[in-house]
Amino acid sequence: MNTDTGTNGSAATDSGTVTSTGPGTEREPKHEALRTALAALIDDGLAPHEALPSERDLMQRYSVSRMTVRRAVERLTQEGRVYRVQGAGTFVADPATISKSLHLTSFSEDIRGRRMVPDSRLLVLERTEADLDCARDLFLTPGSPVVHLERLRTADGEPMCLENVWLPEALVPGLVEHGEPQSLYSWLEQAGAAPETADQTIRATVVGPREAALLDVPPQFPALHVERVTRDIRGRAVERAVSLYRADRYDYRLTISRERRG
Amino acid sequence: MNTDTGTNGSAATDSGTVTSTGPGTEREPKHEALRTALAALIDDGLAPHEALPSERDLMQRYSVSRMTVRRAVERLTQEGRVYRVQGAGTFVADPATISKSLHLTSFSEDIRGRRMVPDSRLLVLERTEADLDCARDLFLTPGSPVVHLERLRTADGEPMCLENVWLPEALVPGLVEHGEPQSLYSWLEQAGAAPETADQTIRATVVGPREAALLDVPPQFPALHVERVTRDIRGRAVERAVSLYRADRYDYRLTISRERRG
DNA sequence: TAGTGGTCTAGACCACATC
DNA sequence: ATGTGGTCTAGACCACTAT
Repeated sequence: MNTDTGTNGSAATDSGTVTSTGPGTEREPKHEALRTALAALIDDGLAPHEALPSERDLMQRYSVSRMTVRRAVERLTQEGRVYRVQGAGTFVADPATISKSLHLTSFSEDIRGRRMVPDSRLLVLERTEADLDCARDLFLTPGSPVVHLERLRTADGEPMCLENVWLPEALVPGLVEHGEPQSLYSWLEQAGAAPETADQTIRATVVGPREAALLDVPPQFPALHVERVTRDIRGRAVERAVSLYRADRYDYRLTISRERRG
Repeated sequence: MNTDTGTNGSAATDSGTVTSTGPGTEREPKHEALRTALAALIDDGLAPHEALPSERDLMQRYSVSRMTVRRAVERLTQEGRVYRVQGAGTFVADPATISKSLHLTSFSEDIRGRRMVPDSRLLVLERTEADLDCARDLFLTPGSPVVHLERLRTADGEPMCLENVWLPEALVPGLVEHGEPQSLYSWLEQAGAAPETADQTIRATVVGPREAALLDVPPQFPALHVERVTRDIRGRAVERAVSLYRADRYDYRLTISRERRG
């Protein structure tokens, strides 16, 4: 539920052979190219629960080793697009059941995924001192300088969520002077602290008078209270966010799985 | 605040070699045994951000191939116990950041993980006909026979959650006559429909009069409304559940990650 | 019995980080 | 320059499912 992310696009190839790196092309691992090819193969012609070609078939068709095939199929399995049954084969998952597992997405991505138009209004952008909660979550000493943003997030122009974010100032120097950034995540990436995981705690609550006014609901209106601590790959806490979502406009959807044995 | 882990002991071995299968022992894949050994190695003597032995080291120490090492380390990465940096090494993740990603757990497991004692009171156990919501989620035609349970779930004796569950009767014949089962998931497993994934939708709401009385809270008290559709490996919907959690006693915790390319 | 996915080996070259 | 993880190959045997 935060700002945007850049992504790569670049799909490729339904030709008979997976090209790992073309000249001038960005190097794409073969297993990744194969995954794309298989995904296309599924979309184009395979019905749910229909079998994919066997792994040994795929080796020959795409001129790759078994391990490369398995990595590609493994990815599709993790994405929930296919399922494997030992001794029987690999089969197309029912589209109704496909839902990629949890990924870290920004508020904008989330809202666009619901076919609405995201926007936000900056209410607060300041340099301040970490309070106890903030210090605990960000592993700072209380009183350390942090950057604080408060934003009213909207979808199709309607208030959806009131969001408060705190970042260690050391990570984003100059942010306050710069003004509201296009994307907080980009700032963090450029600081060498790309967001990698987030721990979230979700509660039900009712809004107070100030929140009610901002979110345009009556006092005591129910809301989802989401607390998030975001970390980079090294486990450093890079962001703390507390968001309040209108219960009538927002629900939280996720897919969970039994433990995978790979 | 978490640290529950729980389970599998059998650390096995500080000997130089990982034993994949002993005679009479259940066959355990080498990569799994190695994962356990590495986890123990980390717990015993490595500080956060300290480097693990290189993959080639581990090959020799444990007399396994590189791929086996990589599968073991891969698992630890997915569990958030270590992180890899290309060209530099594999490092121990900060314990504060370790949090198992989402797994499908039962209410009982969940509550025990919070160090409370779960219990439940059966309010309804009946054979009935699928209504529209139920038919949609379970892919049945409206009016199909389903088994319906309503249970008041408690933690340390205090009401925590009011849960309604519907299952296709064809999957659990005899359940109504049998009485409240020890574990619904076991019933489903024995029916060849082991739960594999679940889609959940979480909303904030306030309780109505009946729910308020059962949960022992005032009317209009906030609550988490969780709707779940559970599926087996083939994508068949095997269970629909709607739960209402007291907001003061329950929060929903999860860890999400950026997309992995591993 | 034949075919499938699950596991494992012993190599190899590449891209990247560190010194 | 050395060592690390990332990718890839070409085999092999096992466990399981179908028939």
